[in-house]
Amino acid sequence: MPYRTLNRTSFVPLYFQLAEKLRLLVEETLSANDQLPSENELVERYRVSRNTVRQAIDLLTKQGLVYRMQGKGTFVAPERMRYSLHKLVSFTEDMHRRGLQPSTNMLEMKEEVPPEDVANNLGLQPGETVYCFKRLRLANGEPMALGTTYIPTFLAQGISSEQIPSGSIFKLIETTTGHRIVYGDRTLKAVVADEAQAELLKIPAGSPLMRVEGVTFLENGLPGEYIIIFYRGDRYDFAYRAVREPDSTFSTKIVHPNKEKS
Amino acid sequence: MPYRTLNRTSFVPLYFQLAEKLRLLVEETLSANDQLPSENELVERYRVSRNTVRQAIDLLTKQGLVYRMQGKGTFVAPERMRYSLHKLVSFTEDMHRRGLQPSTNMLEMKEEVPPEDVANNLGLQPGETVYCFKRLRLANGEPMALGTTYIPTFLAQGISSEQIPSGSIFKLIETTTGHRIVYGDRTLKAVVADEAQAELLKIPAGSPLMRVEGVTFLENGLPGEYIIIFYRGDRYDFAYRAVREPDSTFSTKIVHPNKEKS
DNA sequence: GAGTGGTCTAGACCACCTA
DNA sequence: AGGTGGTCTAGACCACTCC
Repeated sequence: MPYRTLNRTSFVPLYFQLAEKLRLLVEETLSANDQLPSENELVERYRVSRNTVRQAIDLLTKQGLVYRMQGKGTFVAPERMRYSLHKLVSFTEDMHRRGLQPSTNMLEMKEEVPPEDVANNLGLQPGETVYCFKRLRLANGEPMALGTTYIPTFLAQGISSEQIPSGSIFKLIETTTGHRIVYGDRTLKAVVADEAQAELLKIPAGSPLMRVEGVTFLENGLPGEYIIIFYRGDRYDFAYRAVREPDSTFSTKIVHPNKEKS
Repeated sequence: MPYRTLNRTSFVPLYFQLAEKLRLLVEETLSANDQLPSENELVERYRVSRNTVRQAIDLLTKQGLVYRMQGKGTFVAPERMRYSLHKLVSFTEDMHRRGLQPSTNMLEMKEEVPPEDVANNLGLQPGETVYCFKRLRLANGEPMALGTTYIPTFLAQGISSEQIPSGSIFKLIETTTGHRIVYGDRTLKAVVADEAQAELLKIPAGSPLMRVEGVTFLENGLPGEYIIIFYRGDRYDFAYRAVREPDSTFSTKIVHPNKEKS
């Protein structure tokens, strides 16, 4: 594909292709607070409409890679702003982000009637079954976390032991149900490793662990999975950005909603 | 303003007005997973372009109030899906939320040239000083956390030992600087208590602790405080809601980016 | 005044879902 | 086949910022 052209026969939308080109531009040739080409410039360069350019930049804005200032331009967001909000990511994605090579040992996989608290969290009727996986997760070949995942059986028909370690569980659930996974409620707690956990994670008993527990939901509100993961405290931290007031681009302008133009 | 009309002379953009009307519709007359009027229907009702309708629904989607399904329609998201990002709260506010009565023992208070990492996090020039507080925080009279707070001296002129234990440090910084506190970056890590921490918190050495560290920022982008807090692992957990990447709409479609239409 | 992003219009074709 | 949301075009006027 030549420079400054987009593939108009691809299934990939133009705005998404353009966003990827801009991402490359930002990551390879620009630094924090540098200005991006203006929207009109991009319209001419790539021969797309301004709405399409704005769709592309909207995407990068939502991802925190760039920010816009009216009347001034679009700029590269500082590094520390990029991965700051709570994002629902898989272990695999998380490790890649930290620059580590993830892998998985499946310890146990079964179909069962779950414990009561698990059934409650998944909103199951008495007697409904779940798939249960216990997995040791590794980073660069070193034990990193010990996780148990429960998925309602009816959400993952035709699952096999081959699919799970390799592919994404999220994707499996999404294609089976036709609903996207949109968020997960999580609870973090500091605990210490017992003998069994210590042995599997190859750390001394009594070492600190970060216990992560929670339910992942689909867009129709149905619970998709319940997880409990123990991360090694010496190798794992959790970073987030807490905000005082959720900001919506516009919220400051409606302080006087009765103000009129004429 | 009559039913089904928007105020075209207002400073408030049409898409925002429409979003508010749809929000009312959803909250007052619809329930979970009910279908909203179609985009074309809204175009006719409110006499705006389809792009404007989509801008309005985009906003509500970002806020988690509704979700879209291609080919089917736009639907009301279940109550528990209306996610808001985690809010930045002080220890005092946090304990009140949990239904506990907070109190504080000031262990140490001094003005000093801070360690290098603290100075870096606060963006201080060499030689600039900070106020440093070490405090034992209690809930219902029981030790709960052990915290150290660093505040640039120039942000908290005229501070006194009386002000700190009683009131909120956030409020103090806000009134002194005239800038609101808008967000804080935090990092959580599981650790175990050493002898000194154990004694102060009245727990056994080796007990789990949640270490919370981070910088709090003002609306002008300046760092306002740097904190390190150790919470008792047996009494403290951290709950949050993780949202999936905003580009997930499309991400599943680019598994085979080389696939062409013809 | 010139350039930027913010909002808006009135069309169009497409992919997807339901029937 | 008809309705839905997903993408795209080619214009337009506005508010804001900088010179």
